[in-house]
This record gives sequence, C-alpha cells and structure tokens, in this order.
Amino acid sequence: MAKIKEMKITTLGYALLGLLARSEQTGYDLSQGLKDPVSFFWHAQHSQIYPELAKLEFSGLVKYKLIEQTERPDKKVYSLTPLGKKHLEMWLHAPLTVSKVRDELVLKAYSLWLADSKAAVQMMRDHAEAHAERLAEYERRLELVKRKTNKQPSLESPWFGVQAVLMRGIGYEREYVAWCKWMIERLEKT
Amino acid sequence: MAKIKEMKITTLGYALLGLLARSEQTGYDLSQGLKDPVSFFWHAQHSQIYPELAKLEFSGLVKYKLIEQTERPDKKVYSLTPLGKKHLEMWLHAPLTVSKVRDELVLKAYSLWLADSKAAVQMMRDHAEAHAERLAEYERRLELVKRKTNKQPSLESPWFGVQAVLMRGIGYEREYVAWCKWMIERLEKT
DNA sequence: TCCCTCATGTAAAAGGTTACATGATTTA
DNA sequence: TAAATCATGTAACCTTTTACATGAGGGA
Repeated sequence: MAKIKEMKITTLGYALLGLLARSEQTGYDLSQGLKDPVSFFWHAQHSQIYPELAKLEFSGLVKYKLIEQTERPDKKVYSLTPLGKKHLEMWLHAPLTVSKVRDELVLKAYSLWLADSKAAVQMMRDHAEAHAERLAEYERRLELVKRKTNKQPSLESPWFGVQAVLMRGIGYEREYVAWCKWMIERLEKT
Repeated sequence: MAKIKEMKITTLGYALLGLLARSEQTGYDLSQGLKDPVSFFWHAQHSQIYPELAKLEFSGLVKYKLIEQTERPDKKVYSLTPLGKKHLEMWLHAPLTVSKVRDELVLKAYSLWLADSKAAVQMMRDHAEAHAERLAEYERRLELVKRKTNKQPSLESPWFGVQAVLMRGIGYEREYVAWCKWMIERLEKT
C-alpha cells in the first residue's frame, strides 16, 4: 500500500516539463532557458533546477541519457516521458487562480510622497529605460517568430506559445514604461 | 563591540513602515492593509506580519501602545519612530533592480499548444473576467481619490502614493484583459 | 591573467504559505 | 447554527536565494 514515486509536482516542475516538451535539454540548458524568454514570467537558479529534475526523474516524468565528454564535464540530456507529457497536459487544463504581483518599485511609489522628488524622478527614469529595453527585445523576438512561421504560428506549434508570452511581455513592458513616464511627469510639474 | 538591535530589514518590513507612515495601526489592521489596495503589488499573511513587527520594534523602527479591551482581545497599536521614518526614506532613495515576474497563467500559455483549445478559451475567459473586475475596482478607487483631493493630490500627500499605485494597477489590469482577449481570439479562429 | 562558458551538484539561510491555537461578539 | 470579524501569536512546511565546491578550455 506504500505510495511509491508519488511526489507533488511544483510549478517549477511544470515549467521544466514545458521546456522539455519542446526539446530534450540538459539541466544547464534549462537554467539558460529559464532566463530567456521564459524568464519574463518564470525564473529559477540552477541550484533549484538540478534537484527538481532529480525529483521529476524519480517520479518517472522525465528520463535522461548520460553523455560522456572529455573536454567538458559529462552531461545528462533530459527528455519528457509519456507520463510527463500527460501530467503537463493535466496541469494545463487545471483551473488556476490569478497570480499575485510583487513589485518593489510600486511599493516604493506608495511611499514616494515622503521622498525627494528629484531622486524619485531619476529612479523612474532608470526603470523606464530598463523596461523600454525589454520591450524592444520582446518586439525583436516577435518579429523573429513572424519570420520563422510565415506571419503566424499554428495553434499546434510550440511557436504559438512563444508568440503568446511575447505578446504578454510586450503589453506588460509597454504599460510599465507608460506608467513610469506618467510618474515622471507628475513628479516634475509642481 | 557587540552589535545590538541591528537586523536587516526585509521588503515586507518596508511595506509595513510605509503603511505605518500614514497612520498608526495594529498588526491586524496591517494584515488587512496588505490586502487592500496594497495587495495589488505586495501581500503577506498575518503569520508573517506579527513576527516582522516584533523585529521592527526590537530594532527601534516602530513602537506600540497596548490597548486593553474587555469585549475584544487586547491590541497593540503600532506607530513609526523617527528612526523608522529615516530608514523608510533611506530605502526610498536606494537604487532598485527591476522586479521579476512570476505568472503561472503566462507559464501555461507557453505550453498551450499542447492543450485543448476550447478549455484554453474558457480559462482565458475566466481570467479576463477576474482582471476586468479588478480593473473596475481600481478605477472606482481612483475616482474616490479624485473626489477626496479635488481632482489631484499634491506630491507631499499620502494620496499621491495611492494615486500612483492605482494608476499602475489600472494599466496592469487593462493590459492583462487585452491580452486575454487577444488569446481568446487567436484560440477561436482556426 | 582574469573572466566567461560549460556542467553538475550540495548546503545554509531567507522568505512565504498553510495549519494550529484561542475565544468573544456580531451578522446571516 | 454557522460563519465572519476582531485580535494575536507559533509551528511546520515549502519555495527560493545565495554561497560553497570543482574544473577544463577559450577569449580579451
């Protein structure tokens, strides 16, 4: 009656399954993948990824081939098992509550009536610039998707996922820049 | 040489200081305050707030009066000390890197090419509705700010902080709804 | 020479959620 | 009668970050 190989899959686990559904990868690759472009909505350090992969493997959701290398450390190339794909699909269809936001800049804005307004303007300028850069990067990537798929990916193509998250990223960053600019204007005209 | 009363202040600590800079409050009040409207960009459970307040008090950033009550449990009314205000202002002026986003719906969107598109549409509809409700709520609150401050709060008024975060909230939710609608359209026309 | 990339892990600490614990009053 | 509000806390657990650990090869 003992429950074997049953472990609760975390959101990070599903993030990894989602990446592996596209192509087999090493833990190292995945830690890069969770930077770019997935990093926009989910991120993790390699110290979290390696143990998570071990759990997924133990639960039979992923498997790996060991590739021996001479000039580089050996590597484990992970791929989805049919069970892993099934679990990923189950997760996709499960209901989800709205994710909570944590944004330290907005938290600061809440107390900005106590701050020096010149310093506040400078802070907002810096963030406007950082978000504008991200916006440009996502727009560049969306152009790339268009080129690779002839205008529009089909709904069954992994490129659809890329398009979907880039669209969200673009909207998010564009709106963030607009807010920073509104803040700057408000702070500047006494 | 021993370091006494020196503790690193967490972001939650600053969130609490920012609330106490507006008015003295109990831990209970603060846990409500971190729901509404601050919850949009920072949130915490009371189990995190009470120990954090104790730390802030130990460090001399806040103090409290014990109010004895007969029909209700006794309460501690916290307020900012001058040191607390100084630290809050220092934090406001400290540089800040861009906050990372964690959004499980966008994570799902990335793998949505594997899902049933009808179910996906339903999920997007639910989220569009939830975000539209928040949008309406923030807009209602912004109207209230306008009425309370005769159109526009001054930069030195705490209402400016409220206006700032509501503006961000409104932009965020409006853009989120727009993305959900774009997703629905894409998923519906084959 | 120093830093970056590839490549995998572990350990410790910090941050955050869920559950446990108590108990009177008010509202549905 | 059941749930919500007021009011404060602790304990256990889970998640995430930062630091420790190793080591070869390539580029500035």
